[in-house]
Amino acid sequence: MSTIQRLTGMQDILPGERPYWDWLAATARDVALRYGFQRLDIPVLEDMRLFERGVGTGSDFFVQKEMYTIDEGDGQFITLRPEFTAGMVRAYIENGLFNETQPVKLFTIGPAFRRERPQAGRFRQHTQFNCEILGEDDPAADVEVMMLGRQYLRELGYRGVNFQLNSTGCPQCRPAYIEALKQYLADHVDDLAEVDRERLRRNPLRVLDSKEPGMDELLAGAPHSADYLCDDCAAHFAQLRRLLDALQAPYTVNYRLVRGIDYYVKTVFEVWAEGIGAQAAVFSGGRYDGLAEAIGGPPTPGVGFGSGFERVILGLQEQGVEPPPLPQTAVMIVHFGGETKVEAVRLAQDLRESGISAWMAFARDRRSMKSQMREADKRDVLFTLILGENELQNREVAVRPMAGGDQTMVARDDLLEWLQEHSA
RNA sequence: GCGGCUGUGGUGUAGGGGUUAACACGUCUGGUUGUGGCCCAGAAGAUCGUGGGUUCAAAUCCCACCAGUCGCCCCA
Repeated sequence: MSTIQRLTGMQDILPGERPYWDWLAATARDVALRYGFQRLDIPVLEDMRLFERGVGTGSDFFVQKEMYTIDEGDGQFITLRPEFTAGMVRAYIENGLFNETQPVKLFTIGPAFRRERPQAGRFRQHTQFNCEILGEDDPAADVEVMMLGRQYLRELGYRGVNFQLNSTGCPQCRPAYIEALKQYLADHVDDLAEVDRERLRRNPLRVLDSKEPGMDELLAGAPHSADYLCDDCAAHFAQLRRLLDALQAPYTVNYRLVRGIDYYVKTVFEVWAEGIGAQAAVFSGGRYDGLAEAIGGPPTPGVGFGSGFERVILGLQEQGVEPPPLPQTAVMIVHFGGETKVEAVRLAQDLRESGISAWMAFARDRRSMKSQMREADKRDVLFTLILGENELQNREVAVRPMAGGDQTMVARDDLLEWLQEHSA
């Protein structure tokens, strides 16, 4: 019988990697709260139609989205969330958060699922830190989520946070831009690779982030969306840049940065990392003023970002940044079987109930002290507590500091206090 | 969905048609009477990814599949 193994694209997070994960989660939470964001958790499963309307634009396109969908058999289809924004907006509408003081600033952390072929920095289940500002169209809100994301990365010790930034207009001004772009690409169709011709046909904006060779030169002469913005979008973008400049936040206007769906408007931004593979965005977001309506809610402007833990960890590791270590276990209790074992069990319980972390040596039969000491060493504890017949007799415990120093006898009754004093 | 590379004990590797698959690290036990890190000794642990084929003989060659990895597509 073959062993059952992990599903493709899924990951176990082993104890050794835990410090990174805890660190990211704690930092994300701290920073989000400081920026005035409140946590909102949404279900992992949603009605498929949420993503159909909230993400897809056509059936062809939708099928390619590679979501995990379950047929409930009663006509309902439910989907493992492939992203957060649609669900966050759904929750905002469904719970009437538009009745609260606007804007509402929300964050969440959790897994999302996409059925894609895994590669560096891309898994079928990934963990995302997500922040949204709903009910506000002021470019200062765009700046706020960008700064939140930057601060999060900075506090993790991430170096070189530089925004890729673009404005892709709105349903009023974008069509003219797309026409101009299509015209330009059509004029150069002979120089386009097959995949890019296909993109031109299906989603022309996507040609802009083509990885085909020679596209840098070809696209250098292409029209830029920023030059086609309507007055409203242009003013929004101008103020966004002015605010970023005022903060001296480094950014690069990248006219090839796009989002190919209608309700994404105006601002688009990403932060790229080097050395983590082809999936280089550690942080990406933008404005989606049309999304709430698309899923059947009241018109609600929104801006936000998502950032995958896995990629950020890859980036941090690439930069040699290490997380703060988990706290050391305070003690390991070593004993000699018989009555000393009974007392050891009692002592371990005592310590743990008093808030002191403790290991206890397990041994069916009497195990050599050397062996137990070796274990204590491997467990990396602060102190080893030795509980033998003598100690039991005298109601005391031998306390050995594992980092060096003198071993001392401590009365059983004073042990708690002693440890609290010395392990702080 | 497509393509490149990879697949030997927990990890990293060596080997390479001929019968006990090697090494390092790790793990465990012991090195006399109750004491860690170094050192020493020993032990456990691999049907060499799976299935099929070629052969007297396959972990070694061939094919398929699976998995991993990197990339393409897609990227909400």
